[in-house]
Amino acid sequence: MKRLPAALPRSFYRRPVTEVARDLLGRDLWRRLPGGVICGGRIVECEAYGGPDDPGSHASRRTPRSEIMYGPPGFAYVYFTYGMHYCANAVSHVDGTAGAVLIRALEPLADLDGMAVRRGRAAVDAHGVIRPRALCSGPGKITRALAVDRALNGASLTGSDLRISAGIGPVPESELKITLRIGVREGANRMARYIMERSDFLSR
DNA sequence: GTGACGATAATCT
DNA sequence: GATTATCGTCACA
Repeated sequence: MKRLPAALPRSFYRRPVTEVARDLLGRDLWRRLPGGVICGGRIVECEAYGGPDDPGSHASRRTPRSEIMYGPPGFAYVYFTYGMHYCANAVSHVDGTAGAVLIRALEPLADLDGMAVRRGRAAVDAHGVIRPRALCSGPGKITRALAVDRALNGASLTGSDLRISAGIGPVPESELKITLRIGVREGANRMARYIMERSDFLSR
């Protein structure tokens, strides 16, 4: 079994959530599957979600589900939505607040074959050839490709089942762009979507 | 207990 | 671009 690159320290996540989101671009997300296989990719798109002062965030209300966003940073917040999709977040905030960064798209790096199998026919073309851009170009696609579900809710991002390493980040300002978040209702939206502008692996 | 809806994606046309 | 699959979470009763 392969050895994973060193995890970013927990202190990385103990900062304002927008700062962490910006810094997560170019970092690598790794997942060790139950069988030991390593899969993962480079973060090219993410969104910052704040605490009670952010009406578009799950943490705008403190409920059993959002409680983890109020807990210590550097852990995964995995939630289920639309009856079929999981989304993975990195709990990030300074002490005493709440927040998380939604991982929206990866450039796949490891175990593309396995990802394609887990993603199904949408990940291959008419000839059965893998389309790398279709593997992780959306939050639900990532969790499917990396086999992330609620069992990983609360898992450490510095562990061996789930980990974020330094990758090539931080990315220079010239390669980075900030836009409105996606899928957040009108009136609650913010400029908090961070993308590596030239990446071929962004969502939508 | 019940009902509305969502930080989406795949499959159509 | 439009439709729909599909169910946990939350608010309210």
